[in-house]
Amino acid sequence: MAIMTTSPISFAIHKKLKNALGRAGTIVTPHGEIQTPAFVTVGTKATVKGITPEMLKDLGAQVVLANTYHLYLQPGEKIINTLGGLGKFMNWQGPTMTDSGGFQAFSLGAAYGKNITKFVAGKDDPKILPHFTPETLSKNKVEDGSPMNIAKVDENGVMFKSIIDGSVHYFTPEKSIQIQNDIGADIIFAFDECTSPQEPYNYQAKSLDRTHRWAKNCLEYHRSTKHASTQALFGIVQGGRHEDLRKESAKALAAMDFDGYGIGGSFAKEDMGSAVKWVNEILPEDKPRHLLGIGEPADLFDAVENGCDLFDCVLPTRNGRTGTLFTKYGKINIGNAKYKDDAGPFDEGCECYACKNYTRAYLSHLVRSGEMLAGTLASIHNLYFIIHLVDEMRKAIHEDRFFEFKKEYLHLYVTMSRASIDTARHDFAKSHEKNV
RNA sequence: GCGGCUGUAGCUCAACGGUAGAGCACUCCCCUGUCACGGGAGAGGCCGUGGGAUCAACACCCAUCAGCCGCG
Repeated sequence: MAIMTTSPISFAIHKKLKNALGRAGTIVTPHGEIQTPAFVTVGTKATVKGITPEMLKDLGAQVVLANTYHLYLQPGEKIINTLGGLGKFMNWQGPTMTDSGGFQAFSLGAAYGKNITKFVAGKDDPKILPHFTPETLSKNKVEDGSPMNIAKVDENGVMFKSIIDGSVHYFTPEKSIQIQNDIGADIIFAFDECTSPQEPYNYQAKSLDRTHRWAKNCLEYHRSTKHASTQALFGIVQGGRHEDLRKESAKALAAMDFDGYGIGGSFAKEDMGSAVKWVNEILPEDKPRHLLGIGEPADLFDAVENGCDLFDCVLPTRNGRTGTLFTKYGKINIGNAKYKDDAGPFDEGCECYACKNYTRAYLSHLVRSGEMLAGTLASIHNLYFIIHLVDEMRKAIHEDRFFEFKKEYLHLYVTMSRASIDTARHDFAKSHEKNV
């Protein structure tokens, strides 16, 4: 029944880390190559917020990821299909991906209206304790007595309410793939359930079985269409923070012959790296692995070291829009009063367009006055920063100095306290002056 | 000159006979497959000035100063 096809993408590994799972390679897609490890830029609604595709290309982006749920609701996948598919529609010539909508089962479901992220700070994070206290329960209830959320998971799929007009929609694995087929990205993802870190083990296990069943449905459906020869399908590993479930998931999916693999779900901050390792020791080595939704520098280092090839994250753009910049000494809030008259670049030594042409004082002014250009300039910088960080990791792998690079970089980035950032900047500026 | 209205947080305005709140601005924090020009915390006022009645006034009365609007 299933049509056997060769994969629409190929993956070649050029160099591996010694004593770790990390590797550098190339993914060839119908719309061009991706040098890995690579950071994938997020353009949920077929646009990287505030950034034109020309800017994106200039700042070094290789690939863009859009979202099935959002594009299905608006403008609708048929329109995108008629207009030539995602890449043509948004005028991005390079490789594209779509996420399946599985994350929205979490963000619009268990996490909706609460202060929950897919990350918990650690094993004892109070956020993983039962959250349905009498207070939150009454606060989050609507008339019918169910918790207030706008996504609801059942055995066959997820019921979503539109965030645009409240209308009700139902995604099954097949429906998600059909939409992604129409949107037409080079790489698409299986429809999974991204579970909340607050869910107990029983639920994680139950959800995992369901996600595996859905993965099989997605694969069978996709392979039965003509799109299997032009769009690669990645299965998604889940299992929460539990070693046995993660390994079970990796085994189940590895047996399914996807074109590549996503690693999704929730992690404990302190052991995300080991969770990724559990999985990547099992997944087939010759297929690309995409760690979904990860983007903090320290997390990226851990993930690359432990064998992930692709990462996407909204952090560079969302932080940019809300006034937080990545710098080599850690993150800063550019809207802070102390930057009002700061004549320096956003991050000393940064080669991005924004840093080369604008001052902190100017960006601080744009942020404070709510100007649109603030989000654009900050996003250009943050995207450049993260994309190039991953580029540097790739280079370091090729040059056999990944671990040295990691150590030096994180020493500066993580151990630097906020208070000492300004001193460090000052010293950098002074030493740079002497060298010139 | 006469009459009326108004003086409360940086700004625009609430409130109440028992020692004041909001929005914006300000200071700072947060953001990990975007609900995202988003979320949160904090600082800030002897209620124009001087009297008076009252157990008690920002609130009532008198005077005064300032601003606005009319009529001269």
